[in-house]
Amino acid sequence: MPQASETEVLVVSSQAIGGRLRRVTTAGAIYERLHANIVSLRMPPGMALQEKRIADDFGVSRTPVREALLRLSEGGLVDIYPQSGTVVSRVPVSAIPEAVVVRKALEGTTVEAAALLATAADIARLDAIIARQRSHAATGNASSFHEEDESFHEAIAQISGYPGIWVILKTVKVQIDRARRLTLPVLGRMDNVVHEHMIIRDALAAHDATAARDAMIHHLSAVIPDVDELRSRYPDYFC
Amino acid sequence: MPQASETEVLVVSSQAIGGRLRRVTTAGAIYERLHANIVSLRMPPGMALQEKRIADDFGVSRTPVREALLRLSEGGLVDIYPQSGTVVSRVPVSAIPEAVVVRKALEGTTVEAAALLATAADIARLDAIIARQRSHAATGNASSFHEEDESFHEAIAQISGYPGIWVILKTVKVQIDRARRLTLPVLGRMDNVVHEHMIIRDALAAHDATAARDAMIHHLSAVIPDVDELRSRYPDYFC
DNA sequence: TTTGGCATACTAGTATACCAGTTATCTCGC
DNA sequence: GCGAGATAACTGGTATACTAGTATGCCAAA
Repeated sequence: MPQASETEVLVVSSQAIGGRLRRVTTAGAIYERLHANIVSLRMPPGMALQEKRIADDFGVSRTPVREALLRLSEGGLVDIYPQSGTVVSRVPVSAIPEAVVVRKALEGTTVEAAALLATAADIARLDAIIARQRSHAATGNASSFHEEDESFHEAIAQISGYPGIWVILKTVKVQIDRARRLTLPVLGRMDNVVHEHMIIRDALAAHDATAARDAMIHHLSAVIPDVDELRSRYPDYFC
Repeated sequence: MPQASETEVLVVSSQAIGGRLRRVTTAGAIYERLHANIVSLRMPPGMALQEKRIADDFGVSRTPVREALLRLSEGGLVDIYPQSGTVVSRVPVSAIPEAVVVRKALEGTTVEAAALLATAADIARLDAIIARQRSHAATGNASSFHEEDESFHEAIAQISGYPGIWVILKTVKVQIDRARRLTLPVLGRMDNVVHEHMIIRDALAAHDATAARDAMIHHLSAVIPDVDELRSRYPDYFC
């Protein structure tokens, strides 16, 4: 019960957004916190949530909590049953193959475009990410590894000149990622990911769009979690 | 000022969702209403909105209005400036080429899959949509024409077995559609759309995935609005 | 006449109170 | 002992009240 002992102070600071100074709202901060907890499985699928309870834990009123939960429900991370209850959503197994298809279509596109546009500085940025990822793999730090994995794919989207596509991908990836969290600790898988990233990086550096797309699609095929196996191991987490 | 004289009664009925009876919430009803008004340009880009005003017009409190506006802001249809104001978002011109790229990638994928799976019944459904669309084109009913256009693309997503992709496409399409609303009355364009849809339909009926994809991508290229021209004609609507 | 600062009138963000369903439990009748 | 119905305790949905930022316009001083 992660939220049981939180009672944490929400530090709400300021942040520049699009040249306009925009205060980080309480609702936004709570959204970020809950989002992170759900993706990391600290709040596992099926966990019951209550607006009142969360509000008390964070020391705020129900209103911003409610807004955060509404946003999460749009992203499919929580299910709200009116007048009944709110739960962390089970991972919809049927959505996972579809999410992989979307990733292949969109990331195939971005990586092709990126291959044509990548500069030396871009490649250096990817190298830095891969280096950090390799060290996290060596120390078995799955959490940091995941963060750098996100960075790698996001960087490619930015290089491609289609940063908006990354926004879409983030919401699509999230269900895959929850399943992956259960399976990634498999020995050697992290090393494979690093290797696949390097192949993509090389294709980008060579400005070979076709090779880049092939490498990306192969990579995305390799990270499909074995849903059937997971489902039998964690029956409560899927639906 | 569409909302000036509305003061309309919100009829909140019930609706079955996923086998679970779920009351249509006030917030959801208001979201639908505002969404339709924005996409149809009855609420034009740049129009100032006020939670209080909308709440009074609909005869409800600010809370559900606020929730609706938050959802709209996530979809990029309104911009909320904290403590300052809320406006119907200008169409971000930079996002339009990106949206077209996303459509090509995703609809290219769905139409390929649909070509392999389409049944005779599916083709008949498409024929019915095309027939209705042709009659709307003949009478110049742009609004109904648009609705059937949506139906056509949605039907293909469903045939492909990837209904979730349509959900993504809807949010991506919306900015393109707002621009298209300004340009579609161009004579003959609607007839061309019908013709392009027929080519796609034929490819699906022939189970020719490659031809279907080519036809779809050609179709999506043809519906790109001429942003530069629109921008000079409606400077306030874009940013 | 221009410009700086301040008062004021707005906005959205948050807190609280109330309402209407849902669900689980407990009791009563069989 | 067991099942059906009443009921009480809980949920999220909505309304209202309050807080705190932001923009604007006025007035005074240069």
